[in-house]
Amino acid sequence: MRQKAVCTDPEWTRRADCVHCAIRNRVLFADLPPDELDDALIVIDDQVLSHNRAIYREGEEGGALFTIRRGMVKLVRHLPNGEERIVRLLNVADALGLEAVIGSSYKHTAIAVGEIEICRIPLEVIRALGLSHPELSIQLMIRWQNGLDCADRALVEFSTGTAEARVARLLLHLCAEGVGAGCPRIGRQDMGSMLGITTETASRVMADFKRRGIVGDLEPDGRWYCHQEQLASIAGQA
Amino acid sequence: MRQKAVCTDPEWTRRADCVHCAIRNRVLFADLPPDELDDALIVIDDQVLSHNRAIYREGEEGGALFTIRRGMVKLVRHLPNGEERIVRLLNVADALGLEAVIGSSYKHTAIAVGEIEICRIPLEVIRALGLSHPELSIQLMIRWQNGLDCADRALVEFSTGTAEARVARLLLHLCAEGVGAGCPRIGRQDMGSMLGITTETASRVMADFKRRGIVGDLEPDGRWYCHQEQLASIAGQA
DNA sequence: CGTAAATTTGAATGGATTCAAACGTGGTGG
DNA sequence: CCACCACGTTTGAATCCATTCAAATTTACG
Repeated sequence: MRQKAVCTDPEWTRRADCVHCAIRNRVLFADLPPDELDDALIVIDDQVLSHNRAIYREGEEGGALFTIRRGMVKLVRHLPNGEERIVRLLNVADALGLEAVIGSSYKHTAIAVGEIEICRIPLEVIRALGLSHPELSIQLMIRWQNGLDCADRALVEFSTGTAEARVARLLLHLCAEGVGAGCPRIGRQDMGSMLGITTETASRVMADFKRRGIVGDLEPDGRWYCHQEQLASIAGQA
Repeated sequence: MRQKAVCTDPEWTRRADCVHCAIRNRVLFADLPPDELDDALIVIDDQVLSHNRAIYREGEEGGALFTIRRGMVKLVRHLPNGEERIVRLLNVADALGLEAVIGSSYKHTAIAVGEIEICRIPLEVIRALGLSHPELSIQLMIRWQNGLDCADRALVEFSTGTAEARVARLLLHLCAEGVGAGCPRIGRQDMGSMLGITTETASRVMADFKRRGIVGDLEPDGRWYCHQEQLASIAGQA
């Protein structure tokens, strides 16, 4: 019988169970037959990370790629002068570390925003499956294109126009991406780093939005309520 | 004997000759055996476009991807309010329109910056070659990753810091990318649209650089001379 | 050679930054 | 349990940088 190795690293909470994964049809292995998947399974790990923990760091040799099962991840890149900029925010079912597939080292530092759960997929799995399954290549390409869309968006929506418009667009984006009602909270520092504005400016705009009743705290689950129509109108200008 | 179809579209200047292509080892088909390539060749076209001509437009259905053989191409995306932003500048050997491969419509409008020469590679070629040649998939992935690097760079280097620093970084980028000495000239409008600043600001910064002798006209071939050390020092701050 | 387009320059305005300080909040240790 | 510290957020005031609008000037092109 096929063996399912016990996870040896105490940091990994449990082995992944891809075949029964709740988001299976949204992830990399969507097109693969279950039994092939089971073969690969023995080396795929599932991990829970707490807020601000790094998944990998810029420049590290990429031995694996990852899929987000729960929570959000920020991809950060550093400028020569030391200041950092958030390049992208990733959500459930997004993949990260794709550059590993083409033998490149990681291009960003990936950090958990809030508690997250991720699957770690070693390169060997991709290599082994990839040769016999062109579908996997397609899925990888779709992820790459997704990353590109995201990056272009960051440029066009989050780095253009007034601070107000940028914050509004970011909130709308979070509303749309985030599962469930409202939008996940995000620190002023991260906001600024995403939008190319200072923490203080981000704070000022958010404080102003709250005063105007455009956003507000949604107590039970620690999310934000957003008045999407008003945000859309603010996002539209410039 | 294998037939090489005559090009019927008068706009296409001549059929591509991939096997003897000067940049063959830098492009998509680098890893393919020459004879396979010859089979594919019959549907690959080679085209010369003049300044400001569009290769494809945002939202169009993607029937082909392209490789740049000569010149530069800008990828443009439009904001809801009508203003446009340059997302990326592409150079010789870069690929564009990759999104076509996964069946997506084009995400940008691609426009020639100066006179360019490109190869148009219909999707069918990729599909036909792709199944039997995983190497091509790898090459495609490398292009995608390249695009991502480019996009991230646009965000981190070209949309962060003072106008001076941004212009300096753009000039350095052009110096590095552009073939030969100096850097290709670029309009103030395009500069602004790439850096997220106004045309006037771009002009002011460039005029100032010229007065300080950091950049200057290189008469013979219509390029710019750049004092790279000084530019690097300016680019470093903020 | 004349017109359109791109570039340069000026002056006034406005928005974001900077630097500083106050405020609230969560966690730690006494 | 409370005091205390660290950290993120909020707010203020002055400054600075980029924008805006306008006009002059140069360049490109038919």
